[in-house]
Amino acid sequence: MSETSHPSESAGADLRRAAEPTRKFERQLPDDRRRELVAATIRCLAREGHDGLSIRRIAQEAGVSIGLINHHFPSKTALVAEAYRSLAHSLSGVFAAALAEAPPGPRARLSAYFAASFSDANLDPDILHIWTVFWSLSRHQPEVAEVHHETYRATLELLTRLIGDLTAEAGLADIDPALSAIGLNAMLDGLWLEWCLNPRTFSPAEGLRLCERWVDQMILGAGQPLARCPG
Amino acid sequence: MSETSHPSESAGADLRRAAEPTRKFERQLPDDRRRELVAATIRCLAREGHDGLSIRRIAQEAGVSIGLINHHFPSKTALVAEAYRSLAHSLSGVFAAALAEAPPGPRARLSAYFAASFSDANLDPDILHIWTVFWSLSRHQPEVAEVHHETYRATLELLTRLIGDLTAEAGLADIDPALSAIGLNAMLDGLWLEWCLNPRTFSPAEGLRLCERWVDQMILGAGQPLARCPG
DNA sequence: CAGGAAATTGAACGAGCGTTCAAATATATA
DNA sequence: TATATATTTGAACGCTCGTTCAATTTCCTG
Repeated sequence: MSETSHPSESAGADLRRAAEPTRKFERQLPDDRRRELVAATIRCLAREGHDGLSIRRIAQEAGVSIGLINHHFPSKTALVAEAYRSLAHSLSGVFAAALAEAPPGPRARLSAYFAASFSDANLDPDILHIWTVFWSLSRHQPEVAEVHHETYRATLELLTRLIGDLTAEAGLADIDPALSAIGLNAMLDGLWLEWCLNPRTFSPAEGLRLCERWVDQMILGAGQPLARCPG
Repeated sequence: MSETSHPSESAGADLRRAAEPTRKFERQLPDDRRRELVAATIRCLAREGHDGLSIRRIAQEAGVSIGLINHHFPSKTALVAEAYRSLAHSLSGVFAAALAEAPPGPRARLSAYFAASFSDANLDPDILHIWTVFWSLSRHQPEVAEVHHETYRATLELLTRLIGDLTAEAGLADIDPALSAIGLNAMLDGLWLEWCLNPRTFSPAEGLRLCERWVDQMILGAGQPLARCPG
């Protein structure tokens, strides 16, 4: 709000008087303003990490004054939790869209999930950067931790359903879909984490291959004691 | 250094004069003092996360004055990087010790590695807490990122060797130990991460089982196209 | 025991932090 | 057009931050 303010794009209606004082600010519906502030929070987090998580920088990023944030959010923590929720929701949308366009059949749907995992929308160091800040906050801020638990549970439920469909189709009764989902999700998270921390260690294609192989071997190995396989 | 100072434990030598002024501080060799400051940094990080990463709190935790840290470290960043290195080294010691006591044979050594991964020394939310702070810093502090890369590379080399030994012993030529190590390490990291963020989702024993199964199925599935296996 | 090197102290500085709140402003409504 | 209401502003408060540096203190050396 300092020198390069751009308070409104609707300049046309103001031309009726040349000397008319420009509007100092524009009122918005609380819901819209809240969304704007959350988006600005995520941008600041992506750009500056923990250092960006400051009322002053977020206000500047959103083009509003310092005091406005505490008018719409009771505290900084509440704003952060809302930003966490928002980012998690937006990312889950990426996966939902990928699954919606996937060919039928549980195996193909899993592949679509993997492809979304290793897409540019997900493999973004900025996003890991944001996530690590949320994680580090979740330790002492129950409101933030709660968001993580919701998010993780939803992801596990989705993966459990995908694996359950696959094992049901293949008639594999001795696989526990819930536990397998935990393992598969762990590998996805770990690959995502390490790739974001150092993209040169392996390629997205290699990560994808590891996940596909994980599923194939889960099917292959089911119900077969080690000794029974020929070789 | 405020009220409850405990500058020295060698009180015996001071008894020769009752009114002798107590020593205000104790000089130490730079290396010892540096180690002390690094240890205090890790304790602060474990207790308070990002908030604990402050010169003042670390100085208080170490029982020294504010100015001493910048006498031994050129900047806060350098201290943090050194703490990262120290913690990584200490954790790698846990794994080295586990492998040193492992029964012979590559498969048993992998199991020993897993056991160390899911031991109390490693499954500690405090440690994840510290790690997330390091990760979030590594984005904009090359000195910290460099430590991560060293650490990750060393871990991968160890796992690659373990898997290489296993596949060599089993005569499995079509497994790439380096890529497999990346996948296995990712699952280990992911399980560790999620357990620390929410220990109620799965038990360490279940995590262990997932890793053991991962290796068994890697062996089982090697060299065998899906269709060739009976069933 | 005296002298000097260096480890240690702690006040000070300028900056940024989250939050508060009275005043200013925009907009819907009468 | 006038009024009421709620959004928005921005100064102010009390605090913590990392770093600097002159002064103090310890302890080794001669």
